Amino acid sequence: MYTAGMSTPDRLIEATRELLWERGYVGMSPKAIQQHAGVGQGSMYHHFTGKPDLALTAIRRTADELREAADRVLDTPGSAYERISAYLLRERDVLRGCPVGRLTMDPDIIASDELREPVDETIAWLRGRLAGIVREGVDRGEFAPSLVPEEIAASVVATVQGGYVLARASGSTDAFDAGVRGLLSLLAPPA
Amino acid sequence: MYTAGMSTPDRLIEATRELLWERGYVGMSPKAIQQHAGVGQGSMYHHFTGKPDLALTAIRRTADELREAADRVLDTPGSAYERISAYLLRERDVLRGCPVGRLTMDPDIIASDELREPVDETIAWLRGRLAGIVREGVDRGEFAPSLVPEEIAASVVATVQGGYVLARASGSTDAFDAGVRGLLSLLAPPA
DNA sequence: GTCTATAGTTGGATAGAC
DNA sequence: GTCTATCCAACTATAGAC
Repeated sequence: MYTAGMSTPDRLIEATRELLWERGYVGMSPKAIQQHAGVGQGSMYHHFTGKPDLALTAIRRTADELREAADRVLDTPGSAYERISAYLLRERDVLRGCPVGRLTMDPDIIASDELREPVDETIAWLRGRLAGIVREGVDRGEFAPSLVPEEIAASVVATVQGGYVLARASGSTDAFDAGVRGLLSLLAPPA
Repeated sequence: MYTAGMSTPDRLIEATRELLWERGYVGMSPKAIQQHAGVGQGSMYHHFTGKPDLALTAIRRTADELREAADRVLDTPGSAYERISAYLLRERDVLRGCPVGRLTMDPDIIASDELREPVDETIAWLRGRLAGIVREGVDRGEFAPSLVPEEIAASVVATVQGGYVLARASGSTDAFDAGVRGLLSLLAPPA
């Protein structure tokens, strides 16, 4: 991670984001954060009250980035199918998993309403965003009127989140791609 | 957990299965295992070489159970859609997540080929099993011939695994159910 | 703001008595 | 087979000097 030129708090936040992604909250120690950030113990506890404080700040930043990245592919012209397809096919670090979704499997995150909140909010936002696009597709006659936008949106997000699981289990990105293609083949408007 | 009447190794294995499900590998300590099993330190290290040994045994048992449970709903008469539907709708402890899939988010599991192996094998088996059913559906004309069985199977498994993520993020099972219904609505043969 | 020192707790395991 | 004692490292801070 390139942290030169960053302020000490930023170096700590970036190190925490990396470690949360790589090892999760329970698998991440303050010492590891300090070492990755190249920052001493005293500095960390000067700028943050402790591990939960730093984690919350890091999670919020990651959540903001994820939203912006999703909006970049969703907020485009094109048919509903094209926009959903663009979301599903966007570049991802598949074997690392989702930096937000992975946190749902962390017991200490789930046990804390404060730490879970930005995770919940991000995924809820994404589901709503996709549901709106599906609804547009239905309204325009692009999708069958029987489709329930909120359900299709949940399927899309779940396919991505589950795709990470399949990929990490097998150690290959193939399973992720297969799941996405499967869903797209079901969603594809009749040619 | 009811462990009365079980042998000491079995009590340890069951306690480990619970803790792996609840807290993951990195979040589970030998001391916690002993306490949950009601077994002393000496006993644990007498029967198992350490935490990895015990975890491997526990994961294998959980994987076996998951396979049997899946086979019970898949190995039935009925159309391909009905069998896949039965799998997707089978009872689950949604907010606890998948006891096998959750392990893919555990860094120490993924870092160890030995611990990852039963996880990989179980999910690969499930994908293959579902792909076979989809293939039958295609062969019988129940599904569109354009569907790729392996891809649909991956979508089905991913929807379930991702459904757990959505549910745990929101703290409610609703999102899981929505994802499943969405996928089923896309998969449903024309009425 | 940053550093080093200190401290109590837990993690993960070994040794040896019984 | 099980128990207690012991061990060293790591975890998660706090204290106080600079």
